[in-house]
Amino acid sequence: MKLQSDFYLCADVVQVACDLLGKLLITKLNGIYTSGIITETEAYAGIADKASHAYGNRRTQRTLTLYKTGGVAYVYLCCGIHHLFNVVTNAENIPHAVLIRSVEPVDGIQKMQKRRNQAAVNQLTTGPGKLSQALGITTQLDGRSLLQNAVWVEDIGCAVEQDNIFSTKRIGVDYAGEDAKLPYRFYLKDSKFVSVY
DNA sequence: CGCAGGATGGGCT
DNA sequence: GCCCATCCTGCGG
Repeated sequence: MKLQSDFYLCADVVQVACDLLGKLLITKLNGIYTSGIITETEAYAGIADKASHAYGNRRTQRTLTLYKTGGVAYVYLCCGIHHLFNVVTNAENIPHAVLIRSVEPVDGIQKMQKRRNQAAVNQLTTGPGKLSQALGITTQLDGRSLLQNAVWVEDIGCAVEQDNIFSTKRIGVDYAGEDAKLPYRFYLKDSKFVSVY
């Protein structure tokens, strides 16, 4: 079942980050269908969060997507090379988002390995840059609705126990002062498909 | 093993 | 200029 807009309109971005664990992230691009179970996420809490691109209500060409109504993709370029995939949440003009950091490969593994230059399966999608490359996600998908058929998320009925979710501080945001310590990174304890333990 | 360095675009000072 | 929500390679021990 494809997640609908009420899922993304939730006012609690931390809740959405947890709820996305165990869901299936899917892309269908040029007829190529690939997917993976979400195993690791991070919440970015908008204008009050120093680690967020939208901190201080910053609006640039790049960040405009964050201000859209929840339920679209926010894809941006990191370090000039890596395309990082986020889910925009909450109401219009509240720039909250969840970064997908890792998935467990499910469908189209050979297609993903081709895109990733034949990376081993346990290295295929464990990291935000890696999973975007494997799933074919680029900034071309920035702003795309998650209710359409290019990139979307499905509930596949895989229940996640609360005590199977670990939280830590977010990766690579040490510049964000006190906000760097927030426990906004979530991952499945029993998954081998996580970027950093 | 671990770690330094390079690739390289957007956005801020 | 310089710093980044990264990843891969190659080097030394």
